Amino acid sequence: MKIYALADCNSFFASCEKVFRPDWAGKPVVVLSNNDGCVIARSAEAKPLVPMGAPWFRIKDQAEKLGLIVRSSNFVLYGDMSRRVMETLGQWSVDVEVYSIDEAFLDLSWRYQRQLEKGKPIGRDLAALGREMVETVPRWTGIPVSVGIGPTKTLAKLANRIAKGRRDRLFGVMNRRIREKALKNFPIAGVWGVGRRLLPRFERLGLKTAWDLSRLDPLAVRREFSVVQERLVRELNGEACWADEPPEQKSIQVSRSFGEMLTEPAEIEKALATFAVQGAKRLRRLNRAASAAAVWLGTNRFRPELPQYFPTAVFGFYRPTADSVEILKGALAAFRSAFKPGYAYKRGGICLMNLVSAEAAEAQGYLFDEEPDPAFSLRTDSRSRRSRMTLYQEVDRAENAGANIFFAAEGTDRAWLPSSRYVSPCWTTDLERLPTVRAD
DNA sequence: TCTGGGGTCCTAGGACCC
DNA sequence: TCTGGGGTCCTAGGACCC
Repeated sequence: MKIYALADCNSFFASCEKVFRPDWAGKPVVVLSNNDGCVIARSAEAKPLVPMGAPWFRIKDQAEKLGLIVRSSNFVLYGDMSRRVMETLGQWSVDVEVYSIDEAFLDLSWRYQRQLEKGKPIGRDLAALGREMVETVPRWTGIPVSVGIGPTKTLAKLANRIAKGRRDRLFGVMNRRIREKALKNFPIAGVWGVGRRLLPRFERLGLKTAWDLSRLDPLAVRREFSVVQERLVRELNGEACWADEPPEQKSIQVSRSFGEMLTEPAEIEKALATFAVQGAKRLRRLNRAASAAAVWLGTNRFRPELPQYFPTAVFGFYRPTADSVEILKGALAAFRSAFKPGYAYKRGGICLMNLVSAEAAEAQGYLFDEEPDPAFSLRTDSRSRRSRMTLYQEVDRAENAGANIFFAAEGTDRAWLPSSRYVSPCWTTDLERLPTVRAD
């Protein structure tokens, strides 16, 4: 039998902000999306005050009255805090599947085996283990966490939802009797995999709880819905259908809303150049290479009175690449083919697609070891390519150590930069901003 | 004035093949 | 009057997740 624990950080972004501001304990904190657009995280105190996803410009005026503390998002900080939490979770399983920035599945099946060999029951043992996680993670990282335990990922997820509403932040549904009771009290809308379109369809069938859903015939569900919902029903019954190994990533997207609407191609080019270079860097970190890419732009869809235009330009690489210069040049060429004057652009991005492993890309080799497209003006013989990759390694390393290195195409004065008015310091990744502790 | 960003999977239907 | 059967590949659109 399988045993999964889902550890999920409580109000993760808001909690990250609170760690370094003990004076904010007990106060409502919200974190805004990029460009200070809308609310994407709320501390427990803020949840009754502000709805999730509320546009900031609409609630800004009330914020002061409500005593809201507001932060712009700081993903450098959250990424580093996430890493610490995930490392801590490694205490209890060698198999930690990081599912998102704030949650991870732990395979605890080894524990079951061990108890079985000892001839001891699993229930108490799992409860003790879960309690240890819920206590240790905040002590080591400052981030509170809830833990749900179940025989499938869907049930662990469901148990986690229940845990979030409990004082002890812990709930398990391994026991059949407890599971049945939990499912009967669990509204179908909260089940993992039931979204806004599926919910009314299930409701029309008279289903109200997770238990009702679990009672359906999986094959009938497959006929009426799809194999996805069939698996959902099976998972609710304790039959694990989700793969243990997450598949390799297939695409990378880097996109932003601009701080202001842009009409000048030269300004937009700087943004796309930055997205392209960032995408290439992510590729190298994943040890992967892209076969193709798409550059896209968009006007402001919240301003329907303005002319709208959402162009996309797709291009392929001669062979899969993680080369910043190659991706940058391709992106700018694609942009020039797609750009039309006369529109005010608000968003843009690049999507790197059909990713393969770096080794596979290397093995593919050129049919002719020379420049494939003279218009591209980039030396692609294997020696030039290798020397550029060596250079990038050094650049990536220097950047990770805090250096500020960029391509000229990214520009220095950047009109596209999103606004970020309430951003807190990078407490854990910037030597200048290390928090000081006073003993008084 | 002001509304995020980044992913995955499945299905249906068309094009094309023998 | 009568119009097969089986397969692959690709894409668009729909659905979900955090």
